[in-house]
Amino acid sequence: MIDLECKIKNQIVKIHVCETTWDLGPFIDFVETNPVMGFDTETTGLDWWNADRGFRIRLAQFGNATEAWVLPVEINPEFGEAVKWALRYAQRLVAHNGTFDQHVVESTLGVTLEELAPKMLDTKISAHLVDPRQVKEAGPGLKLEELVKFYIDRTLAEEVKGSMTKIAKRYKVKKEEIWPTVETFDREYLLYAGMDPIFAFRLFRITFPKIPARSRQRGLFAWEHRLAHVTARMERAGYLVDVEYVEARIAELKIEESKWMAVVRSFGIELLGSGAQIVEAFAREGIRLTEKTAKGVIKTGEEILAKIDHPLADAILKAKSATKKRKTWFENIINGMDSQNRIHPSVNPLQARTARWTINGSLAAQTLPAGTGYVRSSCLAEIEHVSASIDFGNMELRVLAAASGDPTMLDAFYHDKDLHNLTAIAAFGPMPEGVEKHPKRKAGKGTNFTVCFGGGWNAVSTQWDIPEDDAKKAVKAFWEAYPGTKTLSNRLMDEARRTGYIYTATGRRLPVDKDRPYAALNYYIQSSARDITARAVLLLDAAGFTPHMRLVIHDEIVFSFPKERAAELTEQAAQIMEFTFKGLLVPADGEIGKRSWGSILDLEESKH
DNA sequence: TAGAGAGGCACC
DNA sequence: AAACGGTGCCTCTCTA
Repeated sequence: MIDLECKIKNQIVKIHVCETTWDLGPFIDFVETNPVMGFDTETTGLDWWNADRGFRIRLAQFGNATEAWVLPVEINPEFGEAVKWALRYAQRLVAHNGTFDQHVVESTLGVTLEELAPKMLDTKISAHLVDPRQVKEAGPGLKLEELVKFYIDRTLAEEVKGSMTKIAKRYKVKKEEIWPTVETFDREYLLYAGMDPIFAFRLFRITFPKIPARSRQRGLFAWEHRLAHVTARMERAGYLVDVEYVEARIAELKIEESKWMAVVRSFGIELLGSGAQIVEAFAREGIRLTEKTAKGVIKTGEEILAKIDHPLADAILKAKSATKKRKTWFENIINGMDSQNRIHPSVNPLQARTARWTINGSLAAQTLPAGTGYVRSSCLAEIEHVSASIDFGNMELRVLAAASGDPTMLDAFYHDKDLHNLTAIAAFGPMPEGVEKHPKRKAGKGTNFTVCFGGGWNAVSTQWDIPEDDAKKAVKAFWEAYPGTKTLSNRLMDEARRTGYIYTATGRRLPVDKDRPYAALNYYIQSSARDITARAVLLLDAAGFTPHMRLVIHDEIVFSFPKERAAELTEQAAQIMEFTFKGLLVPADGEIGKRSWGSILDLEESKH
C-alpha cells in the first residue's frame, strides 16, 4: 500500500493506493463504513465507446472528505472485482459529471447505467442549480477544478489542475497523450487521481445546501438526475452512421477545396484563417478592407467578402465553406465512430446558463446547416427502421404568450392566427385585400423573435435587414399591441435588479447580470422552453421511448422507429410531448422520413 | 507546447 | 430610454 498526504486548507487528507490484493481489506472496511462516497475514474482517454479497441479504465477512486482510496484496476483483476463490489454496495456515489464515469465502468467493468443511476449524486447538477454561470461570465464555472477553486481551495485547485500538464512535461509527451502513458504508480498521478473523489464529496456537501429553496421544493435536483440518466442512455445507444455517404462527401469536399485553394494561393494567401494575409492580398489587388471589429481588427468575414466583386473573394468563401463542412461535420463523424459505425455525441443536459442542453463531440447537433439534409443524411435509423422528427411549434413565442398572459397574443394562438402578420398589422396597418401575408410580415417576424432575445429596433434592423424606420415602428408596435409582455419583462427586470436573480416556472433560479437586466425576459423564455422539452423527454422515457430516441435539439426530438410502426409511434410520442403551459397548448408535430435523418428534410424540400 | 482570446460561421 | 439571448467548433495569433 502506498500512502500519500495532501492538505486542503491546512487539513490533512490521506490517499491510500492499493498495490496488492492484501490491501483490499482496509478498502472494504472503508466502503462498509462510508455509505456515501465520492467516486471518480482515470482512463486512457474520453472515448468510452472504444472499450473493444483500446480504451481502458486505469484507476478507480473512492473517497470521503478526508480520505481516498485509489485502486489501479489495470494491474490486478481482483481490484476490478473490488470496484464492482464497491459500486454496487455503496448507497450513494458522489461524482462530478458522473455520466462519464458511469459510461466508463459500464463499458469496462460491466456495472450498468441502470444500476448506478439511482444512487448518483452529481455535483455538476447541484453546482448548476446553485449558479449556472461559467467563469468567463463571472460565475463559479461548471468544471470540477473551477468549482474547487471557487468553493474549496483556490491554490490547491490550481496545483492539481496544473499537475497533469507538469507530468506530461516530465514524460516529454503532449498533454493529450499523458493519460495512457503515465506510469500506474507515478506518485503525482496518484495524488491527482486521489484528490478528485475527495473534492467531489466536499463539493457536494457545500453546494447541495445552497440549492435555492424554490428549486428544492419543486424537486429539481432529483428531476435533473432522472433526466441525466435518460441522456446517458441516449449517449450509450449512439447514432448509426452512413459511412459511405460521409466518405463520399469528404472526397467531394477535398476536390472542391483544392480547386479553390489553388486560386487563393495564387494571390499569395497560405492560411485561409489568417485575416492579416487576406487583408494584404486584397491590398495588392488595390482593394482596401476598412471595416473593423469591436477590438479594432479588420473584418474579413463573409459579410465583407460577399460585397467584393473579385475572384479572390469568391475563392476564399468557397474554400472556407468546403473546409468547414469537411472538418466540422463529416470528419468529426468519421473520427468519432465506434467499431460498429456508431457515433456517441456527448449530451449535456445541464450545461448552458439557461439550462439549455448542449450536444458536442462527434456531432455538434445544434449547429447543423438548417433546412437541408446535407449533414443529417450521415445519421441513420436502425436496420428496418425509419427516422422521425417531432418538434414543438412556435415554442418560445407560446411560452412568452402564456407566461405574460397577454390577451392579444394568447388569442392569436388560440385561434391559430399568424402572429408575424399580427405584429406587422399593428405596426404598418391592415393587410391589403386578397393577400395571405402582410407585405411587411418579415419585419413582424423579425420583431417577434428579436424581442424574445431581448433586442431592440437596432437588432431587428441589422439582423433581419429591415429599414431602420420600419424596425423602430415594429418594435414600438410590439410592446403596445401585446402590453402583457411588457409587464412580464418589467416584472422580471425588477426582480433581477432587486435580487440579482429571476425564477422560472419550474423553480429554477437564474442569475441576471446587473448591467444587462433586459436579458431576463430571454432567460425566462429560453429556460422555460428547455424545461418543457426536458419534461417531454422524461415522459417519453416513462412510456418506453428511450431506446428509440437519438437526439434532442432544443425544440426537436429525433427518433428511430421500426418501419411498420412508425406512424403509430410518432403519433403517440407527439401526444406525449404536447404540453399545456399556463393554459396554452404547445403543440408537437411529427414527420417521418426514410432511413436517414436527412431524408426528413429532403422530403420537405421536394414539396416546395 | 499549451492555453487564452478573438474572429468567423454553423445553429435555435 | 434603450438595450438581441443561448450555444460548438475550427483557425490563427499571441503569450508564457
